[in-house]
Amino acid sequence: MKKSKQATIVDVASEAGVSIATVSNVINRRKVPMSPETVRKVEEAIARLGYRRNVMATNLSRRRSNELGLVLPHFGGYYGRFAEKLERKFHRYGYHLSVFSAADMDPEVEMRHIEHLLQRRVDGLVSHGLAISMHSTQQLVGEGTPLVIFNGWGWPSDITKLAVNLDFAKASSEAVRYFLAHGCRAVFYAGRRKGMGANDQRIEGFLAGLDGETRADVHALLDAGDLGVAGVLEEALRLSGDIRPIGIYTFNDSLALELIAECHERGIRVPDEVQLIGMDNEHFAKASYPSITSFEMPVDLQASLVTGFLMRQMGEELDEMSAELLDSYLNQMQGHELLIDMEMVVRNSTQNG
Amino acid sequence: MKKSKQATIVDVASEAGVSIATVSNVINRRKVPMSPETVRKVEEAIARLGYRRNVMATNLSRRRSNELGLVLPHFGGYYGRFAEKLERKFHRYGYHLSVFSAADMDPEVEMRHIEHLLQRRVDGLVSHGLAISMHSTQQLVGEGTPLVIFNGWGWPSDITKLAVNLDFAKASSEAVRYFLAHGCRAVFYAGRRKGMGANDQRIEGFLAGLDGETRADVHALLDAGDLGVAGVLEEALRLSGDIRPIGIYTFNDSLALELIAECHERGIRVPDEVQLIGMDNEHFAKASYPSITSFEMPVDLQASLVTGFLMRQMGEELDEMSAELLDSYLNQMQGHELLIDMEMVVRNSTQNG
DNA sequence: CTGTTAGCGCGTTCAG
DNA sequence: CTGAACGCGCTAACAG
Repeated sequence: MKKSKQATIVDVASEAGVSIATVSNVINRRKVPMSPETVRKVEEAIARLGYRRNVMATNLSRRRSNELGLVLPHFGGYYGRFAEKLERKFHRYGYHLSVFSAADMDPEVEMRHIEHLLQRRVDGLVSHGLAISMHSTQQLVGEGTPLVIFNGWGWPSDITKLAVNLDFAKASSEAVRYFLAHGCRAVFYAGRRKGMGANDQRIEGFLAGLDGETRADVHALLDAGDLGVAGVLEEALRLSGDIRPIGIYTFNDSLALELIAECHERGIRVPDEVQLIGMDNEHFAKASYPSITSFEMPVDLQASLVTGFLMRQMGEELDEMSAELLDSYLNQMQGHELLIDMEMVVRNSTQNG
Repeated sequence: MKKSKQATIVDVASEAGVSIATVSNVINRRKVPMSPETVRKVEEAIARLGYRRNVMATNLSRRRSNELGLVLPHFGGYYGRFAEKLERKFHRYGYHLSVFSAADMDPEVEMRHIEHLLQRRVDGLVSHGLAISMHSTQQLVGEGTPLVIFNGWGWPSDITKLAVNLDFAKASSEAVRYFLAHGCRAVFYAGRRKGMGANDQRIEGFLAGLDGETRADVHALLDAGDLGVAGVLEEALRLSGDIRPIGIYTFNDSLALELIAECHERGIRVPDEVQLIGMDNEHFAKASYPSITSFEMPVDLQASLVTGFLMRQMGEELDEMSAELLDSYLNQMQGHELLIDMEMVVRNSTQNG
């Protein structure tokens, strides 16, 4: 009650008429034997004073924070869902997760967040592999803090022990083959430079998918950042001459939706003339007109693997299921990059059946 | 270098051959005069050792954290954007913002986050006015921590000094009147119970909008949670008999999009037979087919007002523009709830012109 | 200009 | 079971 500030453990101790050690024992539910009477007195004092433990003091003293940090490109869609999953999973192990957005890949903001997390002495870090350079990350994180990357490619193993990646390349190949198998002799990839590594993976997969038995007469890589959405469509149509239908595989559902809008505008029929496949399986992909064929993001699985690996690296005991799951993936891993398959969800923006 | 742990201020001091006070002065760029030579030595030592300040120790000692917390219903759409804006604005005042999602209104998760923020001794809190009960909040936050609510109605002034709300009621009235002025003699509100306060506001505005010069022959409140999306459409059509067009004002764009999909499914023409107005002006509202008439969320303005008020409450000096803006809103405030107008964006899901 | 020292709130021995 | 004492890393007077 002194100074009308927050009560401390000392206040509680004197209020309950015990020592601070006892209060600490009660708070942390230690195994040391205490009389129920004592426990009750302490708990009452805590309630009466509205005592709330100061985690800064706790962590300082314990020399560990039980806090983890997650850095996202932004909060929207898949990333937000991933964050929520991850938070819940870490919580089961007694860790608290703080989530930060790099505000759509602003390197300065991203840097600030990572620096702050490190200053807060988080026990571990999870980050997308995007905005800031690997060098900066190296500098920042150094040897100290365990770092797991998700959706990042080509990270040296001295900075991260593991990257948990969605297999965009494979999905992209699948998309191309789907187009080829469904009458498209002209196929395009509509990308986003800004997607960086994730964009490169899609390109790689796209090109690989072209090498099947059925071949495309026309194909090209287009970028929505350079050409704009309308520009992408125009260029695709121009390159295709009178080949129909054409297939456009897009960086994400959002871009696919915009292309559909562009088609409506010009009276181009989807999927008769233009077929589209997106990525992310966003909510609107199902409800758009026509609905968008896309790839479902295995958010939960990805979060489980990230959690499992980081927890194990930090010396936590995994439950049997988690351990088994993690190991099965680690076994078939190449380098220190682990790949997760994605499933295509066929809808009406492609010819189906 | 001892124990291969993180270097401390003591390590830096001895490495540089100065006292820890000097190091502290350098780190915090205090106004005390120091020889450039000393500063250089300290900075070199810092770089050499890879020293990074421990904010827990700093905050403990300073008895303030310079940290703020934000609790969101979830990370998606408007909320995520709001969070990013807020983070940037607070940063200008030297505060760091940690954002948490209640995982789509899970009260337990929400509670956990608030409790954790309080244990971290954040200097202030911003929260949506939704999942947890006011009573719990009362308990949790008590007198100690400044709290600003956004989009929350009916909060007692002893727990929050200010609620910064989007004027959903006004927008809803406007939506209804738009329908009436554009030939709809049957109008409906398609809500979401889960929206709670925000849903109530829409209902209130919807009903108020019915009381203009032009009247509706049929109107009703429908809930997508109870009836499902298809159910809402069916019920609206049933109640309307052969009145056409009908107008459906929806809780948000997402629901509007689903209703459009439902219309496509049944061959119902939008906007000829059914007109729709959504809310949030999400990215897909513009690109959907037909595009969705919606209300733009003044995220930046709302974030500015929240920032301004909280900063002032915490004794920070606002710049002139911010102060002026804040005051102009505070002056026309009723109670301690401040209302922000939203602008309707007319698109093709309504008859326009 | 620089060094000393007493806290900040809590965890952790270790003798009682 | 309990209480005293030290340490965590840093800030903030206060001396020098």
